[in-house]
Amino acid sequence: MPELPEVETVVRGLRKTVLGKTIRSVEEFRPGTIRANVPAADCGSITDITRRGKYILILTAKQRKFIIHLRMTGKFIYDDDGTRSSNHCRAKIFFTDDSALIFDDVRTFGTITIASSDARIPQIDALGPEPLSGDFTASYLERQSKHRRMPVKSFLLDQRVVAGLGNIYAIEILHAAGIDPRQRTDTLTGKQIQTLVRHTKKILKEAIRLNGTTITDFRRVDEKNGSFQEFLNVYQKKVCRCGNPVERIVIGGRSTYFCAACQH
DNA sequence: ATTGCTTCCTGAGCGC
DNA sequence: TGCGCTCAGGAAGCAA
Repeated sequence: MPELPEVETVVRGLRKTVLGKTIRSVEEFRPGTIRANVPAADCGSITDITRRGKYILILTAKQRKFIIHLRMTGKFIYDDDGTRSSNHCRAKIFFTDDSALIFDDVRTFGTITIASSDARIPQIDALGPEPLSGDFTASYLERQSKHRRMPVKSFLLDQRVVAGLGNIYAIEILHAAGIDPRQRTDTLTGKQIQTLVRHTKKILKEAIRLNGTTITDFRRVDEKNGSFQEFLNVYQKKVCRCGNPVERIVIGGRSTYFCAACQH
C-alpha cells in the first residue's frame, strides 16, 4: 500500500514516538510476519530509524536491525501502556517503559525482518537510487531506459530502476509529465526523461510535505491522515482538469489512469 | 536478460 | 439483507 511519501511519513512518526526506547521483547501473532535471523530479544535501544525505498530500517544499540515492509496494508500503531489491541495485530514490539508498537496488517503481506546490523539484505541491495537524491538524474534514467521495452509505467514501478514509486505516484507523475503510460520505455526522448525526473522529485516532495496520501488504509503513526489525496489529478478520477475523460486501463495487472488529451 | 502473468490474503463497495 | 463479483497503494516467483 504505502509508497515512498507514506513510508517517509511513518518513519518520521516512529522517530517522534519510539526513537531511544529500549526493546524488551518482540511477539508474533501471525506466523510468517517476522523473519528473524538472530534472536529477537535483547536488541537494546533504538538508535536510528531510516528509510530506503519503501523499506523502514530500525537500528538498535546491540547491533541489530529491523527491516520492515508495509506492503499493501501494514501500519504501526503506538500503544503507550501496552494494553491496546487492534483488529489485525500481526506482531508487537514491547519496550522497557511498558509502551509498545503494534504492527497491524489486514492483508498479511507485510513483513518484519530482524537481522544483525551488518547483514546484507538482498532486496535492499537491489534497489535503485532514491528519487530525491542526487543520484536520480536524467542521465541515469536515460541509461536505464535505453534497453527496456516495457511500458514506461511498469518501468517506473520497477524498484531496481528507482526506489519507492508505487501505483498512485507513477500514475500522477506520468500525468504531470504529459507522457502516455503505455509508451515503450526505449522510445522516451531525452526531453521526456528530463520532464519525468523533474516531476518525480516535485510530486514526491509535495506528497511528503502533505504527509502522504490516505485513500483507505494508510494512516500515520499518530493515526492522522495524509492529505495528498486532495491533490491527485488522475488516480481514480473520471474527468481530467482539462475537461476530457480520464481513461482506466490495466498495465502489468494494475489499474492505470490517464488522460489521452494531456498524455501522448 | 527481460517481460508479464499469477499468487499471497482480507475486506470494502457495488449491483442485483 | 445477503450473495457474488471486482477491486485494492506490493513484489516474489515463475514461465516464455
